[in-house]
Amino acid sequence: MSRTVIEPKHESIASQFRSAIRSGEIEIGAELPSEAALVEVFGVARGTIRQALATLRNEGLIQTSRGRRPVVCSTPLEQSIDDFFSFSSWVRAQGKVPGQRTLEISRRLAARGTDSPSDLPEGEYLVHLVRLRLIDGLPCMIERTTFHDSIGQQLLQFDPDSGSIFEYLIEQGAQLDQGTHIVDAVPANRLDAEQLEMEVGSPILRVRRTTTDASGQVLEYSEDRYRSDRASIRIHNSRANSASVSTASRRANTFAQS
Amino acid sequence: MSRTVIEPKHESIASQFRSAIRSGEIEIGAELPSEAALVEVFGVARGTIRQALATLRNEGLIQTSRGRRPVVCSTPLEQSIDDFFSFSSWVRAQGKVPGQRTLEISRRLAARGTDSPSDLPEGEYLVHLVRLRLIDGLPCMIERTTFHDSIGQQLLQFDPDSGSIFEYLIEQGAQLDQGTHIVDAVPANRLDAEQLEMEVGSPILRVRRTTTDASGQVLEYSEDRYRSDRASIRIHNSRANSASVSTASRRANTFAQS
DNA sequence: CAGTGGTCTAGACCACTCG
DNA sequence: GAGTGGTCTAGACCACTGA
Repeated sequence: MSRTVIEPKHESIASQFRSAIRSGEIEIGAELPSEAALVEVFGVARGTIRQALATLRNEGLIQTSRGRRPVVCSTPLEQSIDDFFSFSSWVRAQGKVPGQRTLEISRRLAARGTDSPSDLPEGEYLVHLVRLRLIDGLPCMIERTTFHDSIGQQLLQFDPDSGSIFEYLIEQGAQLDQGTHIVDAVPANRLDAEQLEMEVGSPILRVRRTTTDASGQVLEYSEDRYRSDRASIRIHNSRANSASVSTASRRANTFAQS
Repeated sequence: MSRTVIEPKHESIASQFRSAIRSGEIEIGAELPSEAALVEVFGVARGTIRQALATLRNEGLIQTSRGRRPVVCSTPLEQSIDDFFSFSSWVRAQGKVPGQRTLEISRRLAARGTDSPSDLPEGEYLVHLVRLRLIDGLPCMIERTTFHDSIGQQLLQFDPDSGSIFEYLIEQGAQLDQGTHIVDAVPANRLDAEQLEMEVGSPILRVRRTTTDASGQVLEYSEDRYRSDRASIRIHNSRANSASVSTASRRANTFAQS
């Protein structure tokens, strides 16, 4: 059962540089060897080296341009896209301990006029889940999630108090591929105030998420309400040249909209 | 002076598909021709075709995998990273009219303990600018920006009431390469309430931005305070295979952090 | 099984950077 | 002008998909 798939050469080369850069072994601003030199060192064709460099460039780790050697960029931080979908993953990435308390779970027929999003199907069963999420034991966020039944079914075999639903679903093979998040600020309602231990009307950072599979089918809708003094969202973007070839690294687009 | 640089074949091919997909000429979910077929059609080597497809994949327009033809993804929307830096660009992308009213502009010595960020240098001149930003004439956001003097100098020749500082600076050749945005929710203060025509304590969506050049030098710090019912932030991300080669398209990383 | 994309090689020419 | 990355070609083998 050793899941070791053969790793392509270009990915192997890329990951060597990736960790060397992230560990600081290669300093920011330093130049990488020329492609020709790398061809010698690794004993591969130039195309393979270029594939590896393209991956790094695509990840924002290096910059390249004609006539100049590749240069290590200022740190783009190491952070997984998963962190944006999974509260647990996100909190752990901060070196803190995620927690949760389930407030409500139900499976019911989708109905018009509920607070469920228009994109989830009507006339089908939906699974609703409301959880209070904690960081190091402190109430931080209230999460209201609605799952498409195909996913909701799998949830019945999962204890929502035990950890990350997102990670569980991925393990189960769910195709959670794309997400759209809308972020705004709203006043705290009574439930927020009660559970998050704050005053009614205080600012809440609200993140509404729609998750779809690759084909665009909506699988999950979520509304997360954060106690704003205990969480914020960080977005990093750069104008680095796009590039790279292949490998299953993750990608993200960011933009603002009214 | 015709700035027409020769366009690489792979980019030319990529842009043909890009516009065909965005215009809907090629439908979502449709398959693209096989690489072999494209080699015939365009009369180029397979590597060039793969380069073009890699660009599209990297932009989230298509998905590829072994044994299957490339598939057009569900729309990732057309939106520029510029929109995330430039209020004007952002508003115009919505088909609305951006506006601004300068509340304050000053150039003074950086001092410890001011509200300026720790990353901007002390003991140098900084240019401060406070503007009220409007959408279709309605107050929407208050923007407090602090510029590094190298950029602030150029600002003295710019009328801040006339439009987009960001676009002006880019035109002037400023190297605004990377941005980190921190988003949270805070109560409106007196200035917010006055200018944005809302009540003190109502939720404000706050975006704090630090912009640096490629080397990491901080060039600008900005705090934008949005009237939350008139603006929100939308973030789209996908797990599409990273990939592509070359071309100066833009890239963005997104992640959440405490 | 045939078709298809992922990986890799080997060699070429060009545009740009820098000493 | 030497070094370097960007572009392109031609051909090869493998892994996976689907009929």
